Amino acid sequence: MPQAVNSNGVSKLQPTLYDVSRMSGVSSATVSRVFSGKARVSEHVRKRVLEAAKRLSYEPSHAARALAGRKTHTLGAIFPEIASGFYADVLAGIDEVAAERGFDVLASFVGKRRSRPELVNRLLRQGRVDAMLLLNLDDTFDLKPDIYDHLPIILIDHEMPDSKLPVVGMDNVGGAEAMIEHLFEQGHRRIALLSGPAGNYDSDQRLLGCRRAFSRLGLSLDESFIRNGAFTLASGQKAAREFLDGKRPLPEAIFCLNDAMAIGLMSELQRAGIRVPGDVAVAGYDNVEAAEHLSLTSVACPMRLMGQMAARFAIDLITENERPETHRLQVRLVVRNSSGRKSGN
Amino acid sequence: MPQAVNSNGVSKLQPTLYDVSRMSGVSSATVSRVFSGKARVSEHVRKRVLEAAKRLSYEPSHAARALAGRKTHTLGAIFPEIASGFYADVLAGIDEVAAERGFDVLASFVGKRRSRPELVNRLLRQGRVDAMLLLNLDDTFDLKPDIYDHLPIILIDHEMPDSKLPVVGMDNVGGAEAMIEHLFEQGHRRIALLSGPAGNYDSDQRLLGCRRAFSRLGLSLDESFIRNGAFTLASGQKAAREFLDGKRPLPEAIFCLNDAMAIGLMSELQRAGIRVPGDVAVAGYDNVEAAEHLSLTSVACPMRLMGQMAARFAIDLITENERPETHRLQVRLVVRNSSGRKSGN
DNA sequence: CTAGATACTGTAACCGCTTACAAGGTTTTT
DNA sequence: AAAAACCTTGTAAGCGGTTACAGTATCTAG
Repeated sequence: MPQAVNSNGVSKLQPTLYDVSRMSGVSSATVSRVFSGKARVSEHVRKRVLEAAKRLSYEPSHAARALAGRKTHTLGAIFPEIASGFYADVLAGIDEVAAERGFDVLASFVGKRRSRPELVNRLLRQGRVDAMLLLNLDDTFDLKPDIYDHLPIILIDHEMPDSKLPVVGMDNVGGAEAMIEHLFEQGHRRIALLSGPAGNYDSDQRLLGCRRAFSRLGLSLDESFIRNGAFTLASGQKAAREFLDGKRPLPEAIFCLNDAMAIGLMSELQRAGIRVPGDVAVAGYDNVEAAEHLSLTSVACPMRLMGQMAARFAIDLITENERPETHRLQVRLVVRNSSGRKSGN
Repeated sequence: MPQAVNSNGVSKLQPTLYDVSRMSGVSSATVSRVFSGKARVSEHVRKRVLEAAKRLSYEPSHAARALAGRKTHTLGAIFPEIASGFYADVLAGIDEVAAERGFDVLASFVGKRRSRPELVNRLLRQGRVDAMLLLNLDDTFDLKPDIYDHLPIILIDHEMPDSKLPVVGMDNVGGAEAMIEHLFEQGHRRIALLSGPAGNYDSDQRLLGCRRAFSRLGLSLDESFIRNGAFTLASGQKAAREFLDGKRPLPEAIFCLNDAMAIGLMSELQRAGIRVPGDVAVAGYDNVEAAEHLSLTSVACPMRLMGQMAARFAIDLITENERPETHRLQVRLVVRNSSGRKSGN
């Protein structure tokens, strides 16, 4: 028994363009013109149409528009995860610009059920989105570069080997260099490093910056002072316990390649009675909100700005067919108490 | 000069159902049946169709499907914000279930540019999404209850006055009661409260739980011991300074209605040389990741689970037309060091 | 005053898929 | 063996917009 019930369970069908055209006495093409704004319509006709639309509380069907117009006004964004909060600001930035420009955001997180290549392929090929924004993730595409290089894809905070896709990144190398220099200036020489997970783009870049700074400053980088962490609080704590195992003297400073690890490390050090920065200086990276409150010296990353910029590039690419350039955004060293000079020096 | 270039800038048009039907020698209806899986197709025909589709690397057009089939396979989710990270896990949970069931998630954050009612109305009425998940947000709808009560909307972590919309919430009242009881059992009597922003649903509910526990335990609740915070680290710090202003004796315990404030408060207390829990006990709410590492007693909220459950309800509602019930999820008291007994007692 | 340009509006052919209905072939029932 | 029931497939009419093209009215220029 067919009912006058649409898929939303609403008991009246949504009015269509034709309902509006009938009510206002013009053709459907004219109504379409009023709503798409792509062609001139005389003022009095426009008014009649809008009135009718309002009376019917008409809303244009997105599916029909997308099908006929080949534009979804939707940005796809793929994140490695969202729960850690690291990328939350990027998403906020993307959404902000999207809202400004009348776009919506389809956000996906890679998990057991779906891989990034599969998502990109599906969302783009099925025409669910007009462009894709891809966050840092170390997987590979099965598409050939000469194909995806011409797809409306923008990479955020990472690059892809052999691809010419535009990138919106940040200066991880420079940020790490600046931090090492700062620690050097504070008088620290025996500087230990706590890296992120191997293969992680941010971690690798930051590590590279450290190595450059070390060699420029003439510091010897004792490889035994580089520890591998996982960018988590827990791995910071674990590293702290390892530094405290008594097998070797404590370093003068520990540069953790992200704040989560720095915070874990600091709390564990303090629990053991080690003063920061009195006994050992600590620095982080990311400048998360808590860093300020824990007086942790860090490097501020323009996460939100990256999101905004990438969204802007994507929308310009779609609407103006304007091929974006790769951009590497500045980071900012934020000096706080944790990186100070040793007290007993 | 019209070119064979589609909206993605790809130089060949995407193949359609007809291309596949021509190549495999069956009708378009049969191809459709193969891909929608809604009707039986003989095994050898199915195989031929899938082979042709693969050769053409065909992907069904989402817009056409949505238009003809009146289903978008998309969930809309509206958050007050995402940057704080408080809701990040909810989004992760929603996305997880959506991925499992073949849905995508359109995430929107309320900001200057768009209000929640506008978003709900637009996304639903334009048929961009099949259902909407709405997070805690204190605004009002201009739709009449008898209209939106029948829309496929599920509320997460809040309810709406005069509405019968299904809710997936958590037991804020019970959680706060349990915390007050715990503090009482630890021997604390003069318990101060640091609330969230006035009008915030979570804050109000938790406060209600506190009041109930106070009266049940026969504790007098000194209103001057209730301070208004903003659910931020900074407001926790500010509250700490106020407690330390010397105008009145310190409370024995301070229950902050979220962890961010508790963390700010603790760091400020410790900076002032006050020991936690030696001089004053502190408790938070939310059990954020940092709480464990700072030994903060807190209440664990099932954020991810709420997201999952709401997504499941929404999808069941859409696909099985199964009206979900309101659910209030259990929370869990997590006792750590910060709420311990006074040392100098 | 009339040809040509300009400004609106209407007609109708899609966009790519779903699905009600019909048709032909098989299998089961009586 | 004929009738009934069942399976599988094809035909074709939408779904609700966009837009090329054509037509009419108004304006400008010669």
